[in-house]
Amino acid sequence: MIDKTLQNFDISKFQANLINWYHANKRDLPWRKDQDPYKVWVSEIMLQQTKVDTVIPYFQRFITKYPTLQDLADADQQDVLKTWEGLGYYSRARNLQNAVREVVSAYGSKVPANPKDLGALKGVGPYTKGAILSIAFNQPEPAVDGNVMRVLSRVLKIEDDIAQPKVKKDFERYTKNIISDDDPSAFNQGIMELGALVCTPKSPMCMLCPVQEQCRAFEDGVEQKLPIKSKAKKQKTIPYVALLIRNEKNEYIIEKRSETGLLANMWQFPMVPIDEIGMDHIENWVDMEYGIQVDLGNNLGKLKHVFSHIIWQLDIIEATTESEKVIDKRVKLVDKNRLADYPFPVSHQKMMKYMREE
DNA sequence: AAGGCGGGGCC
DNA sequence: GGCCCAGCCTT
Repeated sequence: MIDKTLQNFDISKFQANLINWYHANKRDLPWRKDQDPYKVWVSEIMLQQTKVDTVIPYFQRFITKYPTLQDLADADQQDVLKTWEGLGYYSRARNLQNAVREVVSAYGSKVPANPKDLGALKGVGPYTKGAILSIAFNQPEPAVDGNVMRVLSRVLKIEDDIAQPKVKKDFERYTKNIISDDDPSAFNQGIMELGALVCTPKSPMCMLCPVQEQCRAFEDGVEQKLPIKSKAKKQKTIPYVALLIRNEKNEYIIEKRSETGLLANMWQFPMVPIDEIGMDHIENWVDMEYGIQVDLGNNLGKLKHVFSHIIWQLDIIEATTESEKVIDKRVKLVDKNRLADYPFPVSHQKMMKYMREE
């Protein structure tokens, strides 16, 4: 039983061309030095929605710091977030550590090599599950990501909207039918590598493509129009006054964000949602929120920070306080030179550049 | 099915 | 500015 889409598609030739090309052209990446399931796992989590060039230094530092499952399981979550700082999508780090602890306690520190147990781990979805099973355990499981959908939408000339969940399932079905049983690792990585290096979103280099002969989009001259993808809706801008509050000892007020939602468990400088509070009630709000009295100072500048779904517009204002202690568990007065011990989102790292020197 | 969830690099 | 990136989770 085979999909209509795959009729007249030369699967063996596609596999051979792709895999030969991959072995000859694959990049020398740090997570390709061995097949350690733990390292494959870490790399796949980091690579979610993140480019290879961005991941490389993070992967190196992470593995140096946590060489084994046990090391990561034993680590402090704040320490893990600090190591992840700047990489984004911080729930990946929290879920990874939770899942690693699960593997240590429930599976004797062996990454489960079957779809059911592996896919049940926190943060391991359909793609990551297939990637680990194929790359670390050489099992012929599909690993469909954006690259795979782009490459296959062109090769098979599929004009469905790849933003729709059901369409991704179609691609998983196609991949099950065309994946190589001899070298599923090279097959999956080969399609992704092809998507990253040749079959790129814009201006694909079809003249260099090992499967050009099998590509229906190229044959019809429509490769630039594929894949079809519906547009994401625009982000809403939220204005804040962000406060750099210091005392005479050059300590700054920081707070730990909620343990759920945006930037969970990361630290930040106080942010006043100005649409709700109003410019005239900032000191009052700070008193209510943190139990400290402040004097507002100069306006230091503006920062715009773009997320996937919202935009922060930050007005940075300096302030002073005479407090030397705070009560709240999630709020701290921290010496300027110790701020680097805490995980901050990039937006607030940028704020630190506005702090006065002394 | 749709929306929340980061950040950087490209055009 | 918009788009894309080796996606997953929650609702």
